[in-house]
Amino acid sequence: MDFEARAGNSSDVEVELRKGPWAVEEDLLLANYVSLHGEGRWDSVAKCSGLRRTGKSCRLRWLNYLRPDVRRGNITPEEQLLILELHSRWGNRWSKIAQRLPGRTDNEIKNYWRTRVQKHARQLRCDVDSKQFRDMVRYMWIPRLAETILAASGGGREAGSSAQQSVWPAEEGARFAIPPPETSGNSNTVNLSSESSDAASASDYFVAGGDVAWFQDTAAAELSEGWMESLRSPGICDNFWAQDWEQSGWDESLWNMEEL
DNA sequence: AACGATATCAACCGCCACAAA
DNA sequence: GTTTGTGGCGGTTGATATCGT
Repeated sequence: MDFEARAGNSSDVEVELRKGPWAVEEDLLLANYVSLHGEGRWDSVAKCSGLRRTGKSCRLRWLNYLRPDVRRGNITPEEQLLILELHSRWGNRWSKIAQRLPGRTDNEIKNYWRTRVQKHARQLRCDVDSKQFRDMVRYMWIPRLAETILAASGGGREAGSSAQQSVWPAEEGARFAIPPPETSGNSNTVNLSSESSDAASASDYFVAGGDVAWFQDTAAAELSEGWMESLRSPGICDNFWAQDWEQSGWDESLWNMEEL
């Protein structure tokens, strides 16, 4: 455990500040203190609780780990979908994004983005902030995730069937293909209107499944606003698919995202 | 089994905004 | 109007775990 000398004024006894991982006793101290006095005033928490930590450190530990409603474990496909969509709208506004994912912390979402999403950008040899990558996320990754969610919930049609397996409303207009989860060589077509039309809520694509309560409650409301609207922008999909992905080598790596 | 490479995640750092003095 | 303290945010780092050879 590292310690750091704390500069105090003449009335303060110089205190050594702890740094690094939190010990169980520290967690208990902090949790007890917050349960008694509530959140906020983190500098007071640090000083009055007996913890030799900074207020910032106490706040961070509470928000990211000790808070009762913090949600742990893998990011679900539904959450991934929401993160991708919200990031495409807001950029690196992690705390804002985290507010829309109950129990998830900005730190967790930021880590997810840096480790998983940016990894793919690197694999594709493009900048994560580039339009090319953003379009890939919006028009390939997000639909694939939606497809995965649909399939997992049992709402998807039989894989490999001749029928269109669509997570989008079948409308006339722009058309693009989503390769199936297994590399069977089939393409599942998706139709999108290139004209603005009556927007179906994103929840429409998931309600058939069953285990979608969370999505309907939280994510769908978000997605129905920006996601669907942008997809309906005239010509936007056409431009994306007009690019020569095959020649750029993208198509090869795009569908190797097994973790999707 | 050992070692290096890579992924993951908790925690820290610096900057900024805001409020109080 | 200026200074100072505090909290919040995003970027970065370092320790540990996991994977591949």
